Amino acid sequence: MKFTLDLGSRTWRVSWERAAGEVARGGARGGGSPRLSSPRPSLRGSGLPLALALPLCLSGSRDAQALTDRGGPSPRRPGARQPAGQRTMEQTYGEVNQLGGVFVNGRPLPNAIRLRIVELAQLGIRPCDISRQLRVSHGCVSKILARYNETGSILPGAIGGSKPRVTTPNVVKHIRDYKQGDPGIFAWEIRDRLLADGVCDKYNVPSVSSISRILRNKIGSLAQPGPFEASKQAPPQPALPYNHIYQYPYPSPVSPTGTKMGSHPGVSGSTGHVSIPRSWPSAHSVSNILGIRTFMEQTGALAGSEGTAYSHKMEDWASVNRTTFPATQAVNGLEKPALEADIKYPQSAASLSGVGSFVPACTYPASNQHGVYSASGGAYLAPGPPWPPAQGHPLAPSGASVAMHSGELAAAMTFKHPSREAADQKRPSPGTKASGALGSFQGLPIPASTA
DNA sequence: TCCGTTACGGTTGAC
DNA sequence: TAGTCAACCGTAACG
Repeated sequence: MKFTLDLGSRTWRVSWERAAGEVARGGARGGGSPRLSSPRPSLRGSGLPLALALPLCLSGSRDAQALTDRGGPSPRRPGARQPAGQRTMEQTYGEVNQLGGVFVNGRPLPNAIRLRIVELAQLGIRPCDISRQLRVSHGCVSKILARYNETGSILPGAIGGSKPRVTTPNVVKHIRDYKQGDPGIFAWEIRDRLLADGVCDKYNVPSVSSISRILRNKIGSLAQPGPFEASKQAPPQPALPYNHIYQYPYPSPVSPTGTKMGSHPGVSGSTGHVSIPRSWPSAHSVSNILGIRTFMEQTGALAGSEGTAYSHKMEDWASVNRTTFPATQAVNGLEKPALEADIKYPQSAASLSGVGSFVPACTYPASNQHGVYSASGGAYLAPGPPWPPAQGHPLAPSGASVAMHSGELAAAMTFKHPSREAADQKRPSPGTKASGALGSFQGLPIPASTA
């Protein structure tokens, strides 16, 4: 069943399948391959009453009771995916998982939720409780926490695109030079020299096979590189060593060249996607992301004009893509994005926060957040503790940007396990962030409504 | 009951 | 411009 939700200016089509107590369909589950055993009941062990399992955008409404049809968009059903054209007409829609949370298949959870997951984990809340609390699958919670523990970042990886080429013209030129200087040089020697000469580093040095291919295809007979060889030269491309891209993980979405930037309808020029690097090498380190503005802050900054300047399309979420990896040359990868974030999302200093330590860049324009999770906007997002406390809370700049349903807040608190608290405080934090500001959960202003 | 793992369908963007 | 590819995503279920 396709369920249409009108959430303010957005219309949502929400599939509702199992949260109402349906049994997962065998062979049609959202996750794994069909397995032989019988499906488990949904909400297994969730401990959530059905009403809680309903997304907030639905809960309490009689519509929620009607959302039992299976015909809605779902990853396993035809119609789960709309043609792009249709999406643009109808915008897009979320789906509802077994816990009642809204998600968009294939798209990362909003950073707010990711941040919340980490926050709650640092508060000692068990992943299973976080899962229920935020209505995110436990696998996702597990993944996000694991990633955070590993990389220090809550950010999703870069989606789409392809690995930047390492055989830039500059590299080819050097290879040619090496070969010309020593026709008997081996590919592995060239590789070593590329490293030794600083032409490449370990992250972007071509493989031996690549070098061999270059020698064979691009350089060929060095003595007479005919026009054919010349014509086979790689097209001019920015000398953007792979490592340069990923070394500075949070480049500005504004391309230095101004070309091909993710731009969205209604979004002024540069807002589209903020590039987050793929992890080759991992760029999710805390040190790389500290000081970067967050979408949360931007959300706060935009709160006043929300819904006007930014597209409501869900596609406009911050997709964390490679696409807009700009050449962050010559600019500190940490600072430049922040500076440009200022440009993009003017905001008062008061709205700055330390959540940047988790969310390096604005990947989720505010309106998108609302667009996708808004109903749930409140549903999902509970204001977290000031993080770091001294810098004010990233999620609640002036209490305006990230709203939270009061019921959720209460629920959030109920998931706190006091008995674990002491032990958890001893637990090394994945990052350097101070937790323990639990009281600030309740100290934050809670907007009455998120709609 | 919890949670790590994994298949799956989906999205994305470079090529 | 459309198709392909390979990365990522979150879900759901297994174990």
